[in-house]
Amino acid sequence: MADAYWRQGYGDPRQQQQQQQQQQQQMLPPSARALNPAAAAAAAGQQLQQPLKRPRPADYPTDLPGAHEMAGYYPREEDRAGYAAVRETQALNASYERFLRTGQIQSYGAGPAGGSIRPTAGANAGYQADDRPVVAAGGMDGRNAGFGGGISEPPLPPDASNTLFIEGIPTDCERREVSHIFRPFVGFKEVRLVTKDPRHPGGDPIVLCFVDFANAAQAAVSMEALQGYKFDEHDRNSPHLRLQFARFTGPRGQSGPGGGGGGRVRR
DNA sequence: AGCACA
Repeated sequence: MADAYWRQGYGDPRQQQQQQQQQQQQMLPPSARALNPAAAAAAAGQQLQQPLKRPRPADYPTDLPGAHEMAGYYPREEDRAGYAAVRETQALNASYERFLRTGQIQSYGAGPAGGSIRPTAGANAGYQADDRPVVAAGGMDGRNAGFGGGISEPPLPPDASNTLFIEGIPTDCERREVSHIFRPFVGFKEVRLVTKDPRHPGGDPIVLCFVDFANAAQAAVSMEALQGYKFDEHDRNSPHLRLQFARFTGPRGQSGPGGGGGGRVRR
């Protein structure tokens, strides 16, 4: 189905633009076309360098999807993902092999129907979760309440928290790099790195890491997806990430901004 | 193995 959609030409930015232009030509009155060199050029079938920046009549319909949006959206999505981002799950699995291998967690919920773990790979992707109704997620009363996709979540472990404790981060790894890994996950909030002195003198210092999520369910999704994540994908003895729910040690990790959401799961 | 920040 998705294929059919793509085959209609929506996936091709150039076709996209041409279609837009043609539509626009048809909508422009002849006078406007005459006054608009770019439009005239397009009518003559010439390639435009910047077709999207040409001037428009003041009453040009603005409720059409802008060509810059339409033409830009799909290709960009594709570029980011590095392949045809037809199905989110494929994208996810390709990125996080461990998740693919185990396939344990279909979804911990927390997100739009069928979605949830989607590393939207962009910008502020993670932050949309904050205002979204976190259905059936982390310690809220409505756990396992059905929603759109009919996906039922596995119950969270009783020690679940909205903060993950991560070991196995290389010592030369900076906060920014760790953020890159976690940021795509819905509900991501913050990364904190802590350097500990080695137990045995002479050893390398170790890096511990705490990652906050908006709620425990979202933390769980991320934990499953990244469990065993290799920092250097082609290096056999690259360190593997080990993720757990962080032990509760203070108020900070207990409740998210949702007011009662997140934190330890209580029954 | 290892659990900090407020």
